[in-house]
Amino acid sequence: MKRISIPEIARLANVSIGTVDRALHGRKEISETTRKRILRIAKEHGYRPNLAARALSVGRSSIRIGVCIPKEVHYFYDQLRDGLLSEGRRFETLGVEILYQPCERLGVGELERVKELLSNDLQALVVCPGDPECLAPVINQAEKQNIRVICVASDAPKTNRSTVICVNPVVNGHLAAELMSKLLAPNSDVAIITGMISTEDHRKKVQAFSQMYQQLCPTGRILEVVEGHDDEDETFQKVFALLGRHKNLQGLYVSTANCLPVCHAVGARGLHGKIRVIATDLFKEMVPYFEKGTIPASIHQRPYVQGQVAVRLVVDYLAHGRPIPPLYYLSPHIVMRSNMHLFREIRQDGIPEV
Amino acid sequence: MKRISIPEIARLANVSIGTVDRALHGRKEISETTRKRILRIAKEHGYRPNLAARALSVGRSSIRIGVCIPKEVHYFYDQLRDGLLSEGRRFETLGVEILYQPCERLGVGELERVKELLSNDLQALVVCPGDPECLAPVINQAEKQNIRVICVASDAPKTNRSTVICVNPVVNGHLAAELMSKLLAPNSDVAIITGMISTEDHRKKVQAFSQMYQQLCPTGRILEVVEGHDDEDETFQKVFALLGRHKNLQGLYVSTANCLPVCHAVGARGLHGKIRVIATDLFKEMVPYFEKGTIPASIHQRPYVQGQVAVRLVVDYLAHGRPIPPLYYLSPHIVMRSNMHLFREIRQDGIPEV
DNA sequence: CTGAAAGCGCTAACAA
DNA sequence: TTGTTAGCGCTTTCAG
Repeated sequence: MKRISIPEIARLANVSIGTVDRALHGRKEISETTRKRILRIAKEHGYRPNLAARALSVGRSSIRIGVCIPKEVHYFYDQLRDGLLSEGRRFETLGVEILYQPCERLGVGELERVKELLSNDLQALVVCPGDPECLAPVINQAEKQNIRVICVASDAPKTNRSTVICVNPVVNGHLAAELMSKLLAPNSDVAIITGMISTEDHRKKVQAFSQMYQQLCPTGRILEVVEGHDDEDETFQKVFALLGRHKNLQGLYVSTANCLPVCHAVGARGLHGKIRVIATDLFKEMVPYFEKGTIPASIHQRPYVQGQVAVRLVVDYLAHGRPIPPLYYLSPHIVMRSNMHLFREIRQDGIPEV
Repeated sequence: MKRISIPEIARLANVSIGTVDRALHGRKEISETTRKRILRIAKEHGYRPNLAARALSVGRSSIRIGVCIPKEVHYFYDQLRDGLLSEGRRFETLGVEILYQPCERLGVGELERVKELLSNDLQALVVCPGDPECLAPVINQAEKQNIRVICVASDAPKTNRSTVICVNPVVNGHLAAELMSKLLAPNSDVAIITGMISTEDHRKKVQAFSQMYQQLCPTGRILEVVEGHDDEDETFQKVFALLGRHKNLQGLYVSTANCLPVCHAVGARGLHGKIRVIATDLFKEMVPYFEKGTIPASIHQRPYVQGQVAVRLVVDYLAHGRPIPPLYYLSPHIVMRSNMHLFREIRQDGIPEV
């Protein structure tokens, strides 16, 4: 079942390739009847454009992917960016071009950036919505214009976005609870440090963790849920106080990438090796805490791979007509002392990512 | 820094594109002097062929990748195959074609298959050496003919193969030990079940595990190392006997995918929930043991991704001139109850792999 | 509204 | 030994 080409369709329809092109691209200079006929033939024969030929003809970049993700909180979004750009480069001879237009921080200035991007005649938009409500109309508008919108790391629910790529927060919470229950004594008391309960992602992690921890350690308790708002000072203060209040606390689940102030507070109380921190994500500054045993494990959401997946979904869709799954949950990595060097965030062996 | 093309090189060298083509492809019908000159110019300008154009011109398949891996129903090799084939398909419009020529079992008939493959004018060969010694001459020969040889999952040391893709057995062993030490009481006695100590990969895992376990649990002991030769019956018998000999055994590290008979033996002794098994890799039949708690964790070597990586290394090399790293260690996944559903081996949600 | 033709970078067949 | 040309599938421009 060889692929059918434009010249062949032209032959079958008794028209010229120019006309086929017009039909296929919904251009106006063509009669409705011939368009219908041509489209029918194309569909019947499962026509898929040859992207190599298109790229060649059009001279670079026929698949423009706009990217708006935050510039800040380096250890996550940096990786996400790298994944997007490097995977984009891999398909550049197929005409893939990444238009990278970051916003300053999550949600800050994203609307403007996204609007700018959309003026570039995109095929797809990859976005990390910080303020989904305010972005919703633009997203819906984009989808209506046949621009596939891919949310990554955070979602814009109740919009028409084509998909969201993320780690299921429920899995995240469950996994943290499972690890905690296995690393601590059966009746240990723990606490949760999160960003903001009002954030859906954070709330779900907290719920999932709580539920699973209760189930696995019915005799242990979850003493508190602390909101650190991803602020280092605030988190340090609150955790420091927390550790003062509960003398027999055994474990902390930090559901955001904000584990550093938590570890500092643990250290300030002289509790290294006594309190176990299950962290989230991965960056260089965590290494000493892995080594000290303060962080026995971290749940890594693999931003680099999230970026890769985003462009692959787009390319698969455009190049092979593969439908975009409405949801893409990827499996988080469990990072421990023995395997942390293998992650690009920590790695020093010079082996490049693929 | 736009890419230079053949017509441009021709212009610069004052020759026709045909001549440039001859020079670039080392064809014979050209004088040494012009060839030198043209190659110099090409190199100076960093010429890289446009694979899209080549694929278009040559009509499919200008990157032929031969694949010889075992067919054996092994839950490992079908995943590896899927990764190779699906990633190959992703680049088909760039002219990638996978020639899949499996051998019956690891090492059985591989020489014949590989020789067959090599008669197809390949650009690269992906192989899972079962008998590296016997394969060595062919591998060296292939590399000499400018065919990149990629070993995957198992290595052919002391050959000129371009690279090997695998999980570092040392990391594997360390990780298993780290998990074991955290999941068991501090002074627990454990045993190791492996395939054959004479296999380099198995030996290294055993050594790494032992060393790390001693270090992390100085008061615990490694009672025995059992060779199961990847035979279900033999393994069951030996483990059953082992469990009879040592009444206070707490944990088993199974360093191959052969954990099923081990779990059966544990069950036969009525020790579910009492003995912890750290397994290797992942397949459906393991699910109940995750659920029962017999297997608290498995170290998944991600064969699917290994296959993906193999073709990406080749494509990156051929399409972008990116050197092939001499070694590609990928990070194993730690599978537990909470995240096992996310792996394609277990998955039932229909979300396709990317 | 439709057709014809050129050209993207490359390979391959044919001429000189 | 070298040059010329056609053509891969597609887009685009210019004629009808």
